[in-house]
Amino acid sequence: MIGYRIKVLRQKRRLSLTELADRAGIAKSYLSYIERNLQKNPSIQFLEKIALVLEVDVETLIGEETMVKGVKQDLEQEWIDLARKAVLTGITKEEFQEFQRFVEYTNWKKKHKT
Amino acid sequence: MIGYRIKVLRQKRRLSLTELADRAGIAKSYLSYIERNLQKNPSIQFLEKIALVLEVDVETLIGEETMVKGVKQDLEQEWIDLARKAVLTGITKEEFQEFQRFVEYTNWKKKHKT
DNA sequence: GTACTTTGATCCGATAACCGATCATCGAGA
DNA sequence: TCTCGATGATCGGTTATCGGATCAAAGTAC
Repeated sequence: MIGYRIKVLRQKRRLSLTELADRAGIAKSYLSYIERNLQKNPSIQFLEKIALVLEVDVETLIGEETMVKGVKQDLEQEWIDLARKAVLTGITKEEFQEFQRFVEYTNWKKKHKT
Repeated sequence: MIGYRIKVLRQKRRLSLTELADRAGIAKSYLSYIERNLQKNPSIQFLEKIALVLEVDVETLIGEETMVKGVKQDLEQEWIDLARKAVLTGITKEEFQEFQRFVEYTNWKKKHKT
């Protein structure tokens, strides 16, 4: 639930509800209702304000659980963070794909060890 | 702008505005206003309904351009796809992190070649 | 040709989103 | 001890969201 995610992130950042609301330029009363999931349909602009202060993207707040044709499309946030970090480090897509092929090969090898 | 993105994706899927609205269970009048950016603050649930029909995640609709302390936080969709593929292939985070350290080491080596 | 259907745009209103003010409680400082 | 400020929760009101109805134009079938 979106409210819970906001609350956890806020606490992770050591922000009070009041502080987050002030910084985001939103009403703390509404934020309180959202965090407790008493209100569940905030607007995109409201969420963007919060995301900005919490230094995450909106997707993180709403949860990556979009279903596409019954197939779960969520990608664990940790993987996204890893990819992001990789980009900042300077890894190219080619290097990554090379690595992926290597792992596939390794797995294949494991499988055919007998 | 969010409305433009929705429109483009909808046309890509060969859906009429009416059809998308019907499938998403939303009012086509509001969708029309949104697509033309006459209204710019839809709710998260409204967007999730659209995203589901268009088979994208909400982030795609709103644009991955969240700025975090002046640093662009968008992550190229291709990288996300690579990460996703990696997960399906069975790569563990530990393996990936190992690889990352290796690349960092390689880059460091390159740098200190002289 | 006419009749019907579909499209996206326009209009108006109900209601939930979101606000500011207030409240009860707690903690810190004098 | 008392006072003040901060916290998160509660309350009532404004207004923008989002809905349904309608419209004008285009397309299709007979």
